[in-house]
Amino acid sequence: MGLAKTEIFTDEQNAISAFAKAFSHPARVAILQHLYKTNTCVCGDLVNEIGLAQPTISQHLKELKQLGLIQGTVEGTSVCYCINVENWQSMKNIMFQFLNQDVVENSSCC
Amino acid sequence: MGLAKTEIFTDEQNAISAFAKAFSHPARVAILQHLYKTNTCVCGDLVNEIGLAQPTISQHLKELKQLGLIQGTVEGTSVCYCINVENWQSMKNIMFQFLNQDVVENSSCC
DNA sequence: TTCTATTATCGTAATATTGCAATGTAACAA
DNA sequence: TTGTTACATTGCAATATTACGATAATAGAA
Repeated sequence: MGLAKTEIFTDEQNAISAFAKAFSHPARVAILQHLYKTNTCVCGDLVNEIGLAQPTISQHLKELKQLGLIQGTVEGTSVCYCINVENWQSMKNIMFQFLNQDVVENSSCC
Repeated sequence: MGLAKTEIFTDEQNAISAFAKAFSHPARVAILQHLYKTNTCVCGDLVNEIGLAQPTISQHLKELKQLGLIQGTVEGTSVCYCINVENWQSMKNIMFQFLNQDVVENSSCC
């Protein structure tokens, strides 16, 4: 069906998968890494940095923005994007809790 | 196109997005959480635990196995799945490096 | 105002994902 | 051998994602 049955999962599970989905495309990973590296906000040179067409980058930026991981402010004719540090931190908390689960015994059992 | 242009990204970026894709569906998150919780390996009761049909669970398990995050061994007529602790750890290293990027200034710039 | 630069949005094609019924397969039980 | 149980695979329908050309929309420059 292509439609995930989110209603049968917990809010936490849906939150984890939503954040993970944001990172599930290398272009979005590259965008986030670039926004971090050039702390001073980057605008549309993401299009030059990454080898994708402008509408494609714009679409990826939109998804990241909707999740709250980045924010953008209009500056004249261009738009300045950067990491939303606060939301990034709370995303990290959720992801860390998931990734840091540890088995009682420190070995695989099969 | 529905096809990610992986060739224009670094191996690291592709690795991050591949792992993230594994977590991008709540059913796979739930499977991994359950495998962790019941450290002693779980088999097909994942189908009962999670409310999806057996072929669907089997398919999600296959994806997780192909990524190396879980492993399964046949035990008579059933299959015992569990986390591959070693691979989980190296996945964590990669994801942590990505998630732990920190901006120089601890505030958003726009 | 007109032109230009920058970004967003629309529309669409190609491909991927999700889910499940039906069916196959392999191990064990009777 | 004949069931039965537990999974895996196949095939398909519904939906989502990715990518980009074409085209808006907006701000500033001339």
